[in-house]
Amino acid sequence: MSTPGRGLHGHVLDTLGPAITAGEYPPGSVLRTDELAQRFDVSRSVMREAVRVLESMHLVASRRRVGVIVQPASEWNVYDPQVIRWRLAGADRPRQLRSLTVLRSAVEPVAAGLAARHATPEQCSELTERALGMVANSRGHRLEQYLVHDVAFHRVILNASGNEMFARLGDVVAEVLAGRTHHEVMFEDPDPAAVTLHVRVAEAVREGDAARAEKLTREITEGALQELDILAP
Amino acid sequence: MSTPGRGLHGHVLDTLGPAITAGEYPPGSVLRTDELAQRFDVSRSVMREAVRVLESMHLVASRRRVGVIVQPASEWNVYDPQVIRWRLAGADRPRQLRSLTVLRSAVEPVAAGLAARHATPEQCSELTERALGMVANSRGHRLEQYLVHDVAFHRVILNASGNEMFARLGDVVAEVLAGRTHHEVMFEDPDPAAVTLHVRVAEAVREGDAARAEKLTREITEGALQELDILAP
DNA sequence: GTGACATACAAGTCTGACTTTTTTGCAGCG
DNA sequence: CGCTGCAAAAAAGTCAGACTTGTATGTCAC
Repeated sequence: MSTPGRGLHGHVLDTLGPAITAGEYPPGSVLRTDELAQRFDVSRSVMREAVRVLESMHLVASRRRVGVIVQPASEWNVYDPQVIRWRLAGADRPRQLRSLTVLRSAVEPVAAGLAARHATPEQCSELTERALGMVANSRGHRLEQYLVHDVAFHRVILNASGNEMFARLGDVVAEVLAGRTHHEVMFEDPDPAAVTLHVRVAEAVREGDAARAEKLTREITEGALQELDILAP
Repeated sequence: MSTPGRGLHGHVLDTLGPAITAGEYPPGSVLRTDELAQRFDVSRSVMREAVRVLESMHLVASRRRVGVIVQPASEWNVYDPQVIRWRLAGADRPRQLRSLTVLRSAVEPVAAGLAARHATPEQCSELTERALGMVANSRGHRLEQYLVHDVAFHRVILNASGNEMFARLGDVVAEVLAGRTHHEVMFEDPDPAAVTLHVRVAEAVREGDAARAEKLTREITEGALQELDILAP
């Protein structure tokens, strides 16, 4: 997954990025380019490129005569897919999954409503297909195959919304769903009620019923919130 | 605003970034590092760093023996604040403002609901203060002062939600609100109904009424959608 | 036409020297 | 004793040139 080792500077990033996002270097820590270059056994040019990328993610800031300063988490570009991946691979994975699930609960219902208005016939077809795929794999511990359809289903919704900002969250949703299947709850077959909701969302979108698509999707995401014990009193 | 000219590579980015996001180089266009370095009168090292940053934003992809390939817009990291700024400064500013407003309409109501649960007394105070500031500047063409309080109000909501993903959208919302005041509609005083809604949101948050805070905020964002003629049939 | 091979091109890497900015610390002065 | 200002040092920033590596493309044999 992702884009592994596209050059030396990529390897440096794959090591430094996770280390920083994992909090191994507390905010305010100062690193020196030369020292880092030695540590990773690369030239300064390569290290500078890596630092520039980290800087563009606001993970670090580079100041003359001082060095490369690790930034507090509040500065990070938390929507950068690379940063998201690094954080999901690290220690605060649970916290990250919660944040992203809350984001989902805000975005996906609205996206579904828009999808009901804008979805092409092809998108409607794939949506139905994916929902049926989920039904077909909802029993008998076929979790992996279920996941494939689940991810595809939500991707279609986000793409069909016609909003590029929503569409770009497809990868995020994929990560969250995969994370749930692989590391969190869902050791047994998925909740039948959730499966049914997906089928009904596909119906609503196909019929162009925006309000119903939104409401049904809200039920789905509220289920996801409850799974992570993010509740409303 | 932003982070201007932090070095030569920053200057290159400030020129190349807007050019690419404006579509001056159609997707698939191939640039060569050496040629670019000459054009900007910088060394290849500097140009490489700039290309690396553009690459991390998925604006371009660099392939050996080929060159630097401009990526289609569907690949861009549209949540990168830098990319957002570049696009807002360019030709498809209207489209961008619409996308971001739709995103607001999804996120802010949920954020308000969470804020009602998690806001600290200090945040409640500032919220009320900002709402009153909006009221005080809602008449007599004091648009700039109104804007300051409006932006601050929404920032507090997003921060008080306790969700870092939401909090990081503060800058985006600021851009959208500023864009509306400076370039779009709102040549006259703001809608009194909207002002009242802000006051009531502050009340709801203060009282911890999540459902009401969410509903009221949804009314605010729906108003914003209508201003941009993004409607439901 | 299909395969293997040679070639050339552009990114990638490394090195060393130089410049610029900014912190720090010391000296001199009030 | 404390303040100002100058000098020195440290680290990022920049540059130029040589070399390496991967990879498209074209060529030739089969």
